[in-house]
Amino acid sequence: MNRLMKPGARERETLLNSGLLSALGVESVAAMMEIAAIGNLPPRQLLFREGEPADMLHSVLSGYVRVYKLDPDGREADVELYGPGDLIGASVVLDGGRYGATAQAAEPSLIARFDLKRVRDIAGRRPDLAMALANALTGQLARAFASLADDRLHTAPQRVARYLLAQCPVDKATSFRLPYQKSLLAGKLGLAPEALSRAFSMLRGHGVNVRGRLVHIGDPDALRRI
Amino acid sequence: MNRLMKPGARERETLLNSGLLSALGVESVAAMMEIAAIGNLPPRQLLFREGEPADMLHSVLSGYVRVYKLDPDGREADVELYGPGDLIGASVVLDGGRYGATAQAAEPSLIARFDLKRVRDIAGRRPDLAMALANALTGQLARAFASLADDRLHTAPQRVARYLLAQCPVDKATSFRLPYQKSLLAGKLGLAPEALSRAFSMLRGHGVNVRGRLVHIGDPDALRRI
DNA sequence: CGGTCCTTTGATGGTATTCAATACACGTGG
DNA sequence: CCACGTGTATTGAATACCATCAAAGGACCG
Repeated sequence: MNRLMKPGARERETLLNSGLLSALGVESVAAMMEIAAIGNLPPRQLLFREGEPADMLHSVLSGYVRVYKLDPDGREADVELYGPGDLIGASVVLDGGRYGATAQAAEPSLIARFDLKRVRDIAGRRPDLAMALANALTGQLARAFASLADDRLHTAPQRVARYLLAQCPVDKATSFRLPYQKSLLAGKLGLAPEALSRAFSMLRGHGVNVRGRLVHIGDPDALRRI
Repeated sequence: MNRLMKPGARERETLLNSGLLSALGVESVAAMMEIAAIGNLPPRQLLFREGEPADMLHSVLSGYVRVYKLDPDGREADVELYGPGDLIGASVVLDGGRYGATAQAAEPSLIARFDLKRVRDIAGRRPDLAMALANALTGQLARAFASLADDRLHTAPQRVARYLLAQCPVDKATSFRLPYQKSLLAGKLGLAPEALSRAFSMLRGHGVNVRGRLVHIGDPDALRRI
């Protein structure tokens, strides 16, 4: 982390709307603000490594953070991708143990860090914080379960189709921009970049058009039937 | 659930040692005991279904509970397997929403149920309960991440080898019994039963011998090198 | 305008799923 | 105690799917 600083007005605003703090009472918010440190990360910077003693809780203010696990021989598998407002679930280590995965900024990112010991301390006195943590974790667990089932049940084109549908809630033709580069999306979906590319080109026959990060969905219903 | 009853002495004992209650103060334990209901499940009985409004928190006292997700066309993917002492993570729905997966007893099982509204109520007043929930959830999230990465990084024989090594912590030849049937294990590892069978027979060449539920590990080091 | 990184496309091999048929284990009842 | 039947496990063959390697094509930024 290059520069650490107290949150300014803009960062406080963003933090207030983040998943973790938005549900807290004013006093807990104040307590958390008190111990927040803001950091600016260049791409590829690591926030923490798998196996390190966990001392900080992390939350994304802007940008994206990729969390992955490593093979003995160096291969990586992404397990989650966090964006603005997200609490980094893998950094919630409440028992004072070690991080279970590695976190890396996927693009220039702004993140908030909280000393874990102090967070435990506050949460031990303030149920709203403990509940907010538990709540965030249930959401993350649900997402992890969904990924796991998705991996095991669906082929690459199906997973991509489902992702696209999740991005455009409207039930008619839409265009939108991918929020990050395709190699990141590939990792998130558990695919090699090549497989994502091939999935896109196969979906072209089902009303999907991709140019750069711009995606056009011609027929959501057709996608749903893949 | 066939019969619901207040916990007797034996069930209270088991509950006290379960992951959720073991870390609580006496008053929180009492409050939770107060609202606990014990149920005896026959195999294949469902505890809850994906999409149903969530009203109960579940914990396994004995037996095993399989949690899975369903495809539109009926195929199932197991996302977690819970045993004695485990809090069923997919039943921790703190926001009053819906269950995100289906839970089914895999064998005759004894489980404890807690009214979710009341749990939320207690946790809102008692930080130790909220923290115990958060703690249990971090563990589950870590396990889910591990499964996800395992699926994406390792082949079937490797996953099986890792599972076996995790069952026999000692670093020398050992024998032990699988705690459940192989089809369950296959689901847990994200494999079709046939693939598990083939993995076992390939591991035979690396010092693993399987007869029924009895497993003999001849050379843990060899397994680690798979 | 040039270089670097990302993405696409092609060819190949390994790996798991699926379907089908057989073998085995276990619990039940004769 | 043995015979039987149901559900579970194994084995085989064919197929589908994805990772990997290699190379060429684009996008983006200095």
